[in-house]
Amino acid sequence: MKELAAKYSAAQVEDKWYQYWLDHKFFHSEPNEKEPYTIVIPPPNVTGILHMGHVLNNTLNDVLIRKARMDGKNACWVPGTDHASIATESKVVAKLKAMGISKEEIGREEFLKHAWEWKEEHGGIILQQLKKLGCSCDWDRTRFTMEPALSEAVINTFVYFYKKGWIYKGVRMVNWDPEALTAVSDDEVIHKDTKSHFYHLKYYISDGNGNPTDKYLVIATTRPETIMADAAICVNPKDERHFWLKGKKVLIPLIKREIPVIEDEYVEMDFGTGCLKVTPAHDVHDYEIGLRHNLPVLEIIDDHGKLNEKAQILVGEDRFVARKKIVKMLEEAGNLLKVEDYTSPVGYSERTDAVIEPKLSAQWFLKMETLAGMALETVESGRTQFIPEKYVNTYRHWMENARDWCISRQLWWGQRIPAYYLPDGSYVVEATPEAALKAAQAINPSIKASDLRQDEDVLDTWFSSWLWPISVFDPEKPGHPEHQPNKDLAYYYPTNDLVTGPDIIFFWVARMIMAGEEFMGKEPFSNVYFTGIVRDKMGRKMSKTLGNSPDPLVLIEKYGADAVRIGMLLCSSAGNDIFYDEAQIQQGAAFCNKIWNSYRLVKGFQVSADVQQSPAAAKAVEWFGARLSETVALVEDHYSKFRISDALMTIYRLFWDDYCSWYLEAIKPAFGSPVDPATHQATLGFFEALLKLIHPVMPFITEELWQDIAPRKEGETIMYAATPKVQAYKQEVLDNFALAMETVNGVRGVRSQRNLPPKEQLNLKIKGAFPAEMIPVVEKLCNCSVEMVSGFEGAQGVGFLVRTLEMFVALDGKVNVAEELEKARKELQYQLEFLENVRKKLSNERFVANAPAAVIENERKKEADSLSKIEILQEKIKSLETS
RNA sequence: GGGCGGUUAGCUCAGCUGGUUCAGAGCACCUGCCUUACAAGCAGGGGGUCACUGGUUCGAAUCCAGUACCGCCCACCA
Repeated sequence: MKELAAKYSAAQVEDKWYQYWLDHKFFHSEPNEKEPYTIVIPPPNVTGILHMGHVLNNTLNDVLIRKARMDGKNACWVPGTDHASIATESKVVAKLKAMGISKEEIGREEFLKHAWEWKEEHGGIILQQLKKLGCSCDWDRTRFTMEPALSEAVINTFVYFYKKGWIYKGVRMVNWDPEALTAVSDDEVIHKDTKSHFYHLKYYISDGNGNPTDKYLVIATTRPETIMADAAICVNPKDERHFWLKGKKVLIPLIKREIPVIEDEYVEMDFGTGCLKVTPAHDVHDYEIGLRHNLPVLEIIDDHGKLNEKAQILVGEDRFVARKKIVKMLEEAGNLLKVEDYTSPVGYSERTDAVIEPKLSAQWFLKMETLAGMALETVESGRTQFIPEKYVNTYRHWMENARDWCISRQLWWGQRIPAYYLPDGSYVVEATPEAALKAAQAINPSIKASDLRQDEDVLDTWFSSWLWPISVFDPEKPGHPEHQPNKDLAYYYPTNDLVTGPDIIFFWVARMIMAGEEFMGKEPFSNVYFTGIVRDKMGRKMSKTLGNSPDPLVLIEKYGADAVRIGMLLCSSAGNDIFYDEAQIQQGAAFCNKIWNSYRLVKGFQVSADVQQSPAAAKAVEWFGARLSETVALVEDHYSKFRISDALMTIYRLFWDDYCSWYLEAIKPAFGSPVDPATHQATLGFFEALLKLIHPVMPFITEELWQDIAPRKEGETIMYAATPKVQAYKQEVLDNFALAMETVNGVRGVRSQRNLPPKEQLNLKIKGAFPAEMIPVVEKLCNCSVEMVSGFEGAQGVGFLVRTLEMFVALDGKVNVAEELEKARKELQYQLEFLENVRKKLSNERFVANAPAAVIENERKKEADSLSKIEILQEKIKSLETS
């Protein structure tokens, strides 16, 4: 880099340095004697593409990893992808559908071929995109949840839990997604208030022979298409209105099937009509009532959400079409009493947005009781901390009410459940077909391999990703608690921090903790940092349909990855939603440019050993050194509390305000003059420290400049440069410089108010104890000559106060006495009130008696300062009045 | 319905165990500057009854109670 352009161009440097880092394997980690710092990536969907949520999450991860690396730890960030069974399978199904192929038609094996093809084609794109963002993942360790070793781990854990008795097969009411044709877990159902109707239907009382009498009861339902599956009408036993129904039978409208009236406390008397139609096959609560009262279960809706033959009428119609049609039929038959508008919560599938159909089916479950208890303890004991803490409450609530986990999915893309059915319907659970055959033969010696039929279902994706922090290092371990952890697992586990969104706190975070406790006897990570959801600046979620989701790669191309990273971090305090605005990225780009140009200035300095260091430069060097240390301590504190945006803002201001606006202006030689070697060296040292400080956030520009500020050898990198350490400094240095800064601000204020051109040198008179060594700094920074005086007699100009020092800018003939007087009187008025307040406090006996000494001491100082200011102001007013 | 969190400047947020001259930051805004690193810049400036009402305290943005509104999670009354 010979000449620096006036503007920083990210495009030209980012790819170059990423390749350099890759070439030198700087991201790669192997166990060694250093302290490990480990993060496992929240694996994105293998066929997904990068969105703003990923940008936020992975930027945070990368900042933590790069920081740890510079702190001298052996940092390892394990990347990888998730097979995402439902999401991926539905994409493949859609692709095949477009080709006119259905999944059932081609069968499991053929379908999986297509799925793998799809994975090969689209898989891992997102990892390439993370490289563009600058993520320093250990790519040699890239994992995929469905790669053979990790799939084996999944199967082994299934067998392990089965043999432990925690996995069982049961017929349960599950959330059926009629579009994806699979059961989904409770957590994958989103309840949305949905407008519908409340249909009031008459059910006539039977005369006992299946014929209607003229008496009837009224039920209210939102799902009239399910009446054919009714098994009973239920009323509350305490409901006097319905005592007459006791023991009666009623006829289902249209089909005239006879069903009993039963009593159950579940029915709310003041809701609807107080009569509930019980449809065990198509409603969770009804199913439970059915169990209590031994009611038959009649399923009339098939897997696709269509009515089947058992419905007798409307056979083959979609449930929503059937609803419309049956209403008409009921009306014609005289069973429809009235229709009300009604809004009720309806469950929708998270993936397909189809209305969930409660459906009875055989599913595999994992018992949660013990696992949830362990996982709750991990967090309650503080072994794993949540940031922000508020999520502990949510977590506790869930853990205390955890239901058994439905782990089977009626899909093909995923790990197939290792249960093998014998011809008689019994089954064995083993990790391999061979072992299954052996086990089956133990039951029945004549069984051949071809007699066994493996369960058709696959496992929930989370049943593989919950092993992630373990399986990425040692896939042998999960499922084999007795197995000695391999070298990697022993070294890297437990990982340190996990950065993820709160939406998967139960899906993933909780379950990783369970798996960690179960298989490792140890929590999988020490801290979980929950990011917010990225929204647009109007607060709407990013979505494809709204078109408000920018493509991160386009942004990176336009502004550079460093700018994008800063833009995301600037507005992201933990746990708060992020309101994304491109302006923030522009701010990031502006900061890159600022850094760039501050280096251009220093690089352009001519250095001459013949030049003596100016007093102003000497003071500035001393000050910035102290200021740097002070700020580094603050930054470290922010990092330790995961206040990443605060850490960034602190560095941002150190760089922009302190370094550029104050320090560089103070040491800058006059135009055309060279700078002395001491100042030059110090400045480069400071600049390097700043680059190192900001490197975790802005990896590219910092590498680019770091490589230029001194001769570097091939293989050297800022990535492994040590984070600047706090050096001892004198508080006095900071205080004195701060006083000089306030003085400069005062003079600049006068200049601005009076519209005095910057080039016009001013004369500043200071009365009071101003540190002499700061005079050159003031003179340099506001183009003035400073004169220490004992009074301002006869001088014309504008006065101002800096703390308790009176200052005066001489301005012959340019002063409006009346204005000055007005200003001074206002100031005096303020000070008098201030003094009054302070004295009120000090004269309050209880305050003096109760407040800590330091607080009282401070009040006394306020009083003294105020008094001297008042004195100065009064004098000033007097002299103005007489002039 | 149950639980949790929030409400501070136009916007996004900080303000840790009540007490520094405490009401802050960044952005946005206004004024003046193309000052030889940077106009993606420099210098200066305005702007808030800390949601509301009470309470505790010598002292409250900060603690407590209630109210209003917002958000999230859980449950789901057919």
